[in-house]
Amino acid sequence: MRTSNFPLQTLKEVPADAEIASHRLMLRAGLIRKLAAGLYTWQPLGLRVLRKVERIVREEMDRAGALEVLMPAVQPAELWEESGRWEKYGAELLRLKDRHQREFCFGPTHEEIITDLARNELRSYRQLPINYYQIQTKFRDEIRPRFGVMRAREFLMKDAYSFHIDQDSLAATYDQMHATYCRIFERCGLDYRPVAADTGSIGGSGSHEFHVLADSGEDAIAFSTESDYAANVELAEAVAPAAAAPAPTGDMRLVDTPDARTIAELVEQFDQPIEKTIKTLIVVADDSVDAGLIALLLRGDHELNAIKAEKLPGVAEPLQMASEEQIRAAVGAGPGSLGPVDLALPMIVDRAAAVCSDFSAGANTDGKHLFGINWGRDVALPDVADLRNVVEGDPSPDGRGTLTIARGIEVGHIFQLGRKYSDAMQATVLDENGKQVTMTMGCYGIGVSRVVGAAIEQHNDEQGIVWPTAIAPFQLALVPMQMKKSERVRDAAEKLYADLQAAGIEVLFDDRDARPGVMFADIELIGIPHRVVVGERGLDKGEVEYRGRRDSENRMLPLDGFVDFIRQQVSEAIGA
RNA sequence: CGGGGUAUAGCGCAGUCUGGUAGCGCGCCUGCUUUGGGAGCAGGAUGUGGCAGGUUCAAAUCCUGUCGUCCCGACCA
Repeated sequence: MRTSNFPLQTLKEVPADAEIASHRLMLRAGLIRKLAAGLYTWQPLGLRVLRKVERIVREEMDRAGALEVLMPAVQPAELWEESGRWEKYGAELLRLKDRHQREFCFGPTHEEIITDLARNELRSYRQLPINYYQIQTKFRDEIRPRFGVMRAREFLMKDAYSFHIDQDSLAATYDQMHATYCRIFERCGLDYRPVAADTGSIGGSGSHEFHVLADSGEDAIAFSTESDYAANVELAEAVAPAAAAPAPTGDMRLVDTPDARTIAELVEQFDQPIEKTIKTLIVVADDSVDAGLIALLLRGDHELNAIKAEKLPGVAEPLQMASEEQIRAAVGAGPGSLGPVDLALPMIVDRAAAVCSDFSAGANTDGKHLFGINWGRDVALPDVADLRNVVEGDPSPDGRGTLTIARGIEVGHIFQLGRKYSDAMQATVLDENGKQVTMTMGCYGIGVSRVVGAAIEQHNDEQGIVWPTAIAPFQLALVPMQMKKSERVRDAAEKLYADLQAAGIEVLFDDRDARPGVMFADIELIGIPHRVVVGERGLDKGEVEYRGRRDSENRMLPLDGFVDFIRQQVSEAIGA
């Protein structure tokens, strides 16, 4: 491809609304342009990258024996009503009406559609297992689209759905998909981790997210230092401390704390160690609790984990913090002065907080705290549960090593669905005894467009994008020096271009009549992994100048063997 | 959904307080000179000032409404 036919729509200045590196660079490099909030046009250069990721995904899914289909993006409401999700999905589901006032939605996912297909097409256990996939545009009306293609409303997704006669078969396909995903992200040149994820209310025995590690990631991931344990912080278990609470060392006393409404203020003003403070969070309870509210007790330096909390018996789902009015009505004191002693509400205490001794907490009277509180002596120990987010240094739940926390971008998610949809939609087959059996399902997603953003997030520098070769829009940039002036340079460049193309190299020939600085800057910005410069200087010695995108120096290489050299570089990088 | 910004040329921005009919940089077009790290000179094009009302002799500027868009929050005692 020649830049004269393939304009580089690069920008020196960035549109002001780009926050993170990938978004900025995608705009500056001209990969995408915004149409509206969360909606982007992929320009030719960006689309080449998207298609490369797509191709890798497709090749690996095919290799795993999955079958490609293409389902409609627009879906009739009836199927969603059947699964119950027309009601439950909420505002993220973009709903439409056709000219006959029939209701549809723009698909955010395709469980209903594939389940409908399966119940119509699959009759016998002999047709199982089967794994369908598609690569298609999805729409989710995100509360707050941001970060360019990372959290767009319209995005490209590979979604797959498998159908099985039993759980064992599902587990086998699930494991295979796990391995396939590893191959895909490996091939894309990404530093990623499979991470145990929330299985939610659906049940089933497994779910993994695949995260690309990057500081700008929206999710926090906990890893073991010693084992391959990895879990989303949302899910990672904070294991119970082995040691029991130490014995009390002093009496409980009531202290006036008029200016301490937060744990931070309490620690600051009264010199209390933060790990010897307990905070009391009041949340709304479900119908089973007469008081209407429940108190959750955590150490002052720990954070409540909302997902863990809303699974507790008695706690309303979704988790909802009580209002100040509700708290005053129930306790007689405001937030900032709450504590477990003489609290007339059901309480649940976090495992770590349950082994605190001589701790301080609110006295349930405005402006007063109790210091030197001890469980058992001053207040009965309530029910104990895991309520908090794990923190760096916590023991790993598998008993090996401690946890470190890193940030990740979720690019894939695999899920053992079980029979949630097949039950709701009566997707059955006949088993070997001629009996009707509800199929068991798995589903497997990859955010194809998000992978592009995540790759940039992980691979960029001052100059711009640094593509992994496997997903780069071009493998090599050919930059001639003063080609308009020098016949010799032109001939050499044209010949090299032809030879490279003949060798199957994806080469971008910068044949613009631009200054060298402009060409170099553009090629670096758009992240082409390899660059060759042809100029009078080198030709005198029969050489060209090579530079890898990550290199800091040029290398002079003989023009003769250059095609072989680059072919080798490329094939090593893409593992072909 | 709550709070806060912002809306002026393709992009980045100034002008708004103190009303007088729009400007800078980059980019774009033409010509000449230039060409090994984002060139120089000369000339040129581009704006219903988000939209709708209102106040005024006069509105980018003041007032009201509205749409878009961005950020923060929706996790805490």
